[in-house]
Amino acid sequence: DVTFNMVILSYGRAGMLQEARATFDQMAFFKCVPSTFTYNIILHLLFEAERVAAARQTFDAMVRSGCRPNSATLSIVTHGLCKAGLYTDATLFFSSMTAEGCRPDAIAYTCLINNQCKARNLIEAFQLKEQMLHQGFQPSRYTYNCLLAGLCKMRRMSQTGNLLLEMVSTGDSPDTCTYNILLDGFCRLHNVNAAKQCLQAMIKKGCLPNIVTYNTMIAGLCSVGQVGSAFELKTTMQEKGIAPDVITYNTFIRYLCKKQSIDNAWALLGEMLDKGCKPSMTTFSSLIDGMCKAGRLREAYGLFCILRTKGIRTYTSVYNLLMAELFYMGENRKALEVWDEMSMRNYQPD
RNA sequence: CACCGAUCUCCUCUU
Repeated sequence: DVTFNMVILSYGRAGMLQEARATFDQMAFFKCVPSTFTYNIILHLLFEAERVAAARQTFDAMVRSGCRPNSATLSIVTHGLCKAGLYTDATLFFSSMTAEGCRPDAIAYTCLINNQCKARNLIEAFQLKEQMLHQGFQPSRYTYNCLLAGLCKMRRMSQTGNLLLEMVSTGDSPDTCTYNILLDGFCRLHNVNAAKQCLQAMIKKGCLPNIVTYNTMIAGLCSVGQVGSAFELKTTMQEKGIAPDVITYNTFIRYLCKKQSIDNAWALLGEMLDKGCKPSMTTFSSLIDGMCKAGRLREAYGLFCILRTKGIRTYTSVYNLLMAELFYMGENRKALEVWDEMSMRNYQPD
């Protein structure tokens, strides 16, 4: 049975969900009974693949088969529902499970705290931290990072100081992730100077900036119009051996398109392709949107044609915008091509 | 002290 678990887990890690499921289904033929661990792996894979309905069915099957969910199950499902934005469901699941005697551990508590932070229920999140302490579980660095991120997203930077002190008093020092959260908080307040100080502080404390650090700073710099400094930072990260990723490029491309600097954005698309960085739906969405709004409809339509040929899709709103612009300019034939593409992809025109 | 789970950045979703 352990062998099956390891095979299923390996398939999962390799992104081979089909094979993982097939292996799971094969267990019965070998008279192997899936254990709680087996179900946990499958549940995790289904949630990762955003197959929430299938995950729920699997959980029901798990309970029906008499397999007792453990604290990891609690974490996986709470986290999976949270990631799907089903915050209320996650909370309800957690309370119903604990009511049925499933004991949460530190990680499960942290998953629920993260859920409440994402749902903007900071009061509950902080209460849960006290509750987990009361149950004998010390909040971890993860726990504190979740709470800090919650405060930062709500632009309540002033309250991060006390929490940081509390975190340090438990023996956990801030890590790169902690600093990234704070950096992002300052950037969201457009306080680039504080963000820069935070960056200096993290380096001084021996925390190495990673790709997220740079991406956060670049977004912050762009948001206050310091695109020159942002490009300097891109050079710096490359010098340190950190290659810009799709998020770095998307940040620049989106900003440049918003400023109707289409040629520069287009050049960056070229650069990312050259470097083997795969563009995402966001990349093309920013470009087509920017082209339409800059009155460069021919190019927007041209990019649409390229995507159609390559079978690459982007967001519904982009097709709608492009179609509306084409109709507005009397390009009815081209507009109908967009319509056809949307219909083929089962997108809803508005 | 076997095999499973949690936190940060573009976009998405919210606003």
